[in-house]
Amino acid sequence: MIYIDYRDKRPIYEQIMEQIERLVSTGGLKPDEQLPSVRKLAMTLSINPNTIAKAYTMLEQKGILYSRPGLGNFVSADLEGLRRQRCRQVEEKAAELLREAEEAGVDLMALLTKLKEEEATHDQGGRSQ
Amino acid sequence: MIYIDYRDKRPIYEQIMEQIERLVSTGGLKPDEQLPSVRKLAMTLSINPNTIAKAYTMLEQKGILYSRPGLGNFVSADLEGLRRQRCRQVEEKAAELLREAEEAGVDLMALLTKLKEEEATHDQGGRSQ
Amino acid sequence: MIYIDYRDKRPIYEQIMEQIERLVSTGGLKPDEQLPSVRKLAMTLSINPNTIAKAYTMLEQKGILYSRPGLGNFVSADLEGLRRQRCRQVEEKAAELLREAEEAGVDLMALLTKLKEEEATHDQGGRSQ
Amino acid sequence: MIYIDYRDKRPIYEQIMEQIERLVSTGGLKPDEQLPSVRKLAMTLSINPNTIAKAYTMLEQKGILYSRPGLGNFVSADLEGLRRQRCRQVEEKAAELLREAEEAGVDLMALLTKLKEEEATHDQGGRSQ
DNA sequence: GTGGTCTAGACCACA
DNA sequence: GTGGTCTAGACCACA
Repeated sequence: MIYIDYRDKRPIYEQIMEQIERLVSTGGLKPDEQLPSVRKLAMTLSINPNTIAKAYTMLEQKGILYSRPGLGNFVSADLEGLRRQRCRQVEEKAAELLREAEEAGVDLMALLTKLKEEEATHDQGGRSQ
Repeated sequence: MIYIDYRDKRPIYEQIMEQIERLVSTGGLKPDEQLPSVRKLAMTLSINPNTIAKAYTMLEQKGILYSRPGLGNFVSADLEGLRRQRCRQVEEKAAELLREAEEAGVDLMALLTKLKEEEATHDQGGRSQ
Repeated sequence: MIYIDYRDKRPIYEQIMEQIERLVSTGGLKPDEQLPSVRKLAMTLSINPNTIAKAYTMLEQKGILYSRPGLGNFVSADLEGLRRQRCRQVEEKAAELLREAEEAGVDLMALLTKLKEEEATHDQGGRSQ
Repeated sequence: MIYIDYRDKRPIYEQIMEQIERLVSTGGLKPDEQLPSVRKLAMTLSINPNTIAKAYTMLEQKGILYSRPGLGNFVSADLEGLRRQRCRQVEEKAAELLREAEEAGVDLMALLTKLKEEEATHDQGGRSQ
């Protein structure tokens, strides 16, 4: 359910955060659903429990999880903030990319159209993934 | 010519690299033009010379600068590599953004069209910046 | 009669303590009245009996309950201690709040007057809740 | 400048956070002012550097500090959020206290007036603190 | 068993 | 020197 890529330059706790955020915002994890315990997930991923605890704590600070000591960690009920946050992120990245594309002399719209077509072709061809 | 933003999350050497790359790719720095010496630029920006040295070394590795020991650092004559690299980067970022936009339920093409229009409107008003 | 809010940051045993104290001080539970047994209340609330036991023990230490081994837990007859304790708590909190309000540059008396008025207005409209 | 009270039930990192927040919101620490380094403060307070790092990281998440790896930790420039946050906190605590005072049968306004008078008397008598 | 805190200590990137 | 990450391991409150 959660994977660590040791070749990834980002810290482990950030990779975990990102994957949980994705699961929550795509509905893979429902509100009030319980997450694997700190110790259990640490065992599964063969990493130190402190690292999991850090990821969970940061997600709690972001309002995505809430923790009940003695009970476990749970998905937060209000996901509106998360959704709005993600949209804003996409907007910011899009604006930045637009600027970079212009500087590099790339027609971004044409590029994206091409990427979308490729994607459609792949989906048509193979059922995989 | 080069500015450092201490509030920026990215390391200083990366900010310097980015600005030099931009100057080179926009023609602000011509092929074979000499860059300020490590010490001089360090003095100007009031930062550690190691930081400038690191930026220059990394730019050399990327083929954007070349160094003549005892003489200084110069803009590379062949900028083809740089251009190709930038295009590849834009492509990668575009693919990633496309994925994220889908997950966030954002219509990326519409968003970009809107951003482009806004930009056009602003340009009409004031030439500068 | 007693509710648990799993979103509440405070431990469950504390929530239970607070509600029983409130019931006692408002007369919802009379002196010498018997409380539900540890097991029964644990069943009703679907929580660990240890948690109920802890709440009852702490309330006994505060002089609010007394336990007759083999018979059950009962509301203490002498509620003077409880009243004095609550008054002291309010005084302490008031002193602390006064300090904080000054630091934050808030006029506490004005704020409280406003809150009281709002409350009065609400009470006028609807009797309930 | 910063003290730890080992009799305090709250964790050390929280005590440190609270004191820095206070210093920032009262102007004892100015925007962009540098804080003592993680290691130095840890030495001064005779605690583990990780604990200081935790306090600083949490304050960064709250937007009160920003950290530049290799340079240090600095007070954030925009303190508006902090101020609004503190006001809201005072309001919430005041509403809660008002409720508790009513339940305990205490006249909160009278109590506060008394506390303020005492305070004024003390200030008049001794210059201290 | 569950999360939270803290220490000791290592290693890394950055300045 | 500066902060960031991670491990190993201890101890605590809570359920």
